[in-house]
Amino acid sequence: MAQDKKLVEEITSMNEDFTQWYTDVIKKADLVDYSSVRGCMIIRPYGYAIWENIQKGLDSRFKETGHENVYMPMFIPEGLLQKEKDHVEGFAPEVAWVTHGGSEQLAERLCVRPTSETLFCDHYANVIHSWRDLPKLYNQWCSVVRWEKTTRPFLRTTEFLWQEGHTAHATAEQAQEETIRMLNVYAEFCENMLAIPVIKGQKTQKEKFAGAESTYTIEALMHNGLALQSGTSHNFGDGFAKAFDIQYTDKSNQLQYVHQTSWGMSTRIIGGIIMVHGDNSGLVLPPRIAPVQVIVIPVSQHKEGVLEKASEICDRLSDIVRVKMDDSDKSPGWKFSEYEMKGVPVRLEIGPKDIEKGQVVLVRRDNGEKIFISIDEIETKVPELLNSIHDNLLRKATALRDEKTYTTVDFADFEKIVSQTPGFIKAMWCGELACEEAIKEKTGATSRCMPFDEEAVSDKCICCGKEAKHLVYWGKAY
RNA sequence: CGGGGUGUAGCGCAGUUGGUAGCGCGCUUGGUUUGGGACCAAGAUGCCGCAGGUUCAAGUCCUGUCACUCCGACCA
Repeated sequence: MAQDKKLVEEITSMNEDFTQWYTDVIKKADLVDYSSVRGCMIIRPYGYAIWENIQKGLDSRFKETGHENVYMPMFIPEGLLQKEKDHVEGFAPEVAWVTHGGSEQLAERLCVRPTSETLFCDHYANVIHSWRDLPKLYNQWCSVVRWEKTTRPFLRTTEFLWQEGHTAHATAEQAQEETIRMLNVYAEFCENMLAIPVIKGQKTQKEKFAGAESTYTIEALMHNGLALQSGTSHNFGDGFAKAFDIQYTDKSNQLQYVHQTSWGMSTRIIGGIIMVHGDNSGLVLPPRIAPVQVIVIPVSQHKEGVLEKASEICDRLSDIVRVKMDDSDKSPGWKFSEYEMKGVPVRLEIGPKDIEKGQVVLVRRDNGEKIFISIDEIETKVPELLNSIHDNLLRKATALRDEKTYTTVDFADFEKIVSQTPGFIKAMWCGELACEEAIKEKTGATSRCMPFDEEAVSDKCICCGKEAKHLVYWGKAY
């Protein structure tokens, strides 16, 4: 079957209208439903199952790097939120407030957490006294609320699910190490579990987190050339420690401020998965987080022995992969389309003809290839195929990103790329806020990050022509 | 927060100069089918977003309001 042939009519083509395509995919794949609460989405079982797999993958990585899970309250007293000046200024415009308990007005308003720095800091001030209490390596899984004006499922919703790691360390060096360690965890996770290649780098002063000393990011590129900030890791230095008075006594009996970090990844990454791997037939899920890795479709299931054989295959596979059988009375063709839209990596067909030959048909979601294998080989071939699909998705995504990554030293050229062929643009920058703002003003592109592997593509700033300090990845972003 | 669009059956929509609501899909039941969204038959489903107003009469006209959605400025 020709790969570019549209199999599912209900889904708008990507190149026709990318935004509509995204909305169609999310709806047709049963990932979310709109809710009766403005800007909030209902994550349906299939969408939530993806999130659960992401959670499992990240959580085990956090545990391996020594972190413990905790849970903080969802409310923050106004006074607590206001302790760190930059932080409160950054979040104030999008905070939701609780003013009443029942019918009683509260003496102090409570903010619904937009992030939990202040709560962690307040707690740390209470529990950290000695160098023996450090480091504190905490993480929490929760939802946060940010009163956004424009919302889109997964990419930006009023309430969203995430994890936020918060750590406290004895020294600045240890905090910096932690910041980079967790950024690397995110990057590794994206590539090995989600098949999404990312650019690792540092945010500019303008783009960094409110209250942070420095912010690091992984940036992914979507099919339409827009960038998606997919995970961030912040080094707070001792700024929060000073605001919240988090001190410990060191080995030489001196009082010291702790150095802190925080890092987070959210359900937004699901939007990334959709927009990196999806195609005109719908969702394409990376096998390692797909809720269903193999869908078994019996053909002519009313015929003697077909369902029995299909169930047997399903049982045999269920020990090694996430497998499901669809024995509903829909037609096979309907089922093929359904699981294509849902992005199930492998379809396994079994019908009378196959049983006769002792084989099954495997069809890859990523490239449509049909493979006939002997029933005896399913336990070895199916996992192999899933790995091969993962590799192919990562390879394709990397190729697409590289194809949409441009280098330029000329401002007019820069403008042309942003407006005509959006993607990552590598260009030099003098380090001045004025230039960053001018570029945004004139082109719509923002600085995504200063990559760790810096190259000098020129010695002059793309904007002002003065001496360049950094290579920056620029791009339009979600 | 500005600009546009849409609210009628579960979903997608039609509804003429105002006259008391329809189509497709889906759903239910029965039967025939089954290798790329099958077919036939019989059913069920409506506070026409909400609130006012005009009128003998409002899905339709007027006013207001709310929600959703898309496009721009701020944000994971």
